[in-house]
Amino acid sequence: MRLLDLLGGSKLFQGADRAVLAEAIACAREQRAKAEDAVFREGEPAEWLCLVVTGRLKLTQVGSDGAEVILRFVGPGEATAALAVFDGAVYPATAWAEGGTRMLAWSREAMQALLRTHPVLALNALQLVSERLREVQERFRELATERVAQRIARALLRLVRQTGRKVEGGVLIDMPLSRHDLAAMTGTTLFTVSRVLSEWESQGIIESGRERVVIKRPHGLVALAEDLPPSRRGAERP
Amino acid sequence: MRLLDLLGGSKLFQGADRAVLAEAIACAREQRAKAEDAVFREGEPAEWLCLVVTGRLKLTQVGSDGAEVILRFVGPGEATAALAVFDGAVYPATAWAEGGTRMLAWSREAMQALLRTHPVLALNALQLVSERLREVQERFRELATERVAQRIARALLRLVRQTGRKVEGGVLIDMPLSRHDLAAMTGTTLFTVSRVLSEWESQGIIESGRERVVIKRPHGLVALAEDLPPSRRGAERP
DNA sequence: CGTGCCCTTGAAGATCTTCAAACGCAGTGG
DNA sequence: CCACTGCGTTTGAAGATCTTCAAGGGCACG
Repeated sequence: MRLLDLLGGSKLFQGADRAVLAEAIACAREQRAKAEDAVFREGEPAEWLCLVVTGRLKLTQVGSDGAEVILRFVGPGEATAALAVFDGAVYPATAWAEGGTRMLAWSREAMQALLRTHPVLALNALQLVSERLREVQERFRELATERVAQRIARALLRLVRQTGRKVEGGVLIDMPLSRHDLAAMTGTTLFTVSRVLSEWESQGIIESGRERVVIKRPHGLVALAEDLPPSRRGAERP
Repeated sequence: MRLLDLLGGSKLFQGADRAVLAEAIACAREQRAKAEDAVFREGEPAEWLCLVVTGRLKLTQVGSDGAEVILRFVGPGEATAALAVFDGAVYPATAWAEGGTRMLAWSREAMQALLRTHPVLALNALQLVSERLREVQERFRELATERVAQRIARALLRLVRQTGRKVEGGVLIDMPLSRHDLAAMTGTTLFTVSRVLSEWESQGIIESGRERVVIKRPHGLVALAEDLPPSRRGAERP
């Protein structure tokens, strides 16, 4: 059964007995979404924890003025809305399906019952949320201290790790990725992203087209992410 | 016993039996830090989960160039390094004691044993970390979409909620708070903070001095936090 | 073949940083 | 008691970075 394997390989269920996995699958609901569907929306009461089976979700928040921020992408085997189900509040983001997406979903009650019955799952969940927290804090620091080009470099490197695929001449980020998306991930505008990518393209670091980026010299990007002329905000603590 | 009450009132231990609290205290280590001490440092292997008894910790990260970012302050009854102990990696931040600080500390092994033995604690921890994640995502969005004055207003309002104390003429933020601190919390420079606060002081919204801020018209700050001329980064999704 | 979306580029200008200089308060030591 | 010194703060001026707005190009898709 493919679902069993997917669950067993997910961070939420890893290390659990097959019986537990079966039990989890039994009380899950299968769910499908078409491209551009919102699986759940920021601010709604959080009712379902989703685990992506195939496809991908894009998690976004909107500012009061309508500006969009992309928190992250959720791929196969990854869970989302964990936070919301565990602290019992509202969804902190909107989840957009990118292309057709299949998911398993657990109601808050079902998931809490699972966690209570199988402590290993609670510890897994704890680890999962902790890792997410660590990553967001990292990005918070970047946003607070680094400049745009540096942040874009880091965003691309993260995407390479998530969805990178070897092609001739470099590594392709294997998903539709617009300038607007990159801007919403890095707290800038699509215009600035466009300028930065154009510059890098002229330097042979990347090659890009419509919703498509290929990294030709990854180590060049790494250098940009780490060595770029710093904006020394705040003072040192000598 | 005062420790019992503190634990019972903390988010990590709330709802636990008195026997569990006693067990937890029994396997905790008491720890003290003087002003300016680092209780733990970013990047060190995470070994101890700390719960502040009296005093306060300041959690900071540093960028590669030495710029300081303040993640948050940890007051009595609050825990920190939860993340690090649960995902088993390194401390993601440095914890500075502000004034003399007393803490209870659990080793990773002790805490994991507690969590395994008492599922209610694991669920509490999950809720705790989830709330932290929610808050950091919120601040990430602010940093990505709002301008400096707006972010400073929000930071002050958060501090009021944490340490606000009524005084004649307004609400005092009851801790030493420099312009540099505010800058490190909001991703800007101490110069910009100084200018913004001067402006607000001339408008009668706040009253400030050396490492001291009194909010005279909180609703004025709220208005600034929510209505300020937006920087419409990113495009709308119509 | 048109239409919509994504992307590019230029120019103007707002916001914020950077640097320099100086003020004022608090604690220290003569 | 007073000057000295350190540190947090203020303010001005210059300028870098990034946004905003406008105009147009190009590719994909219907």
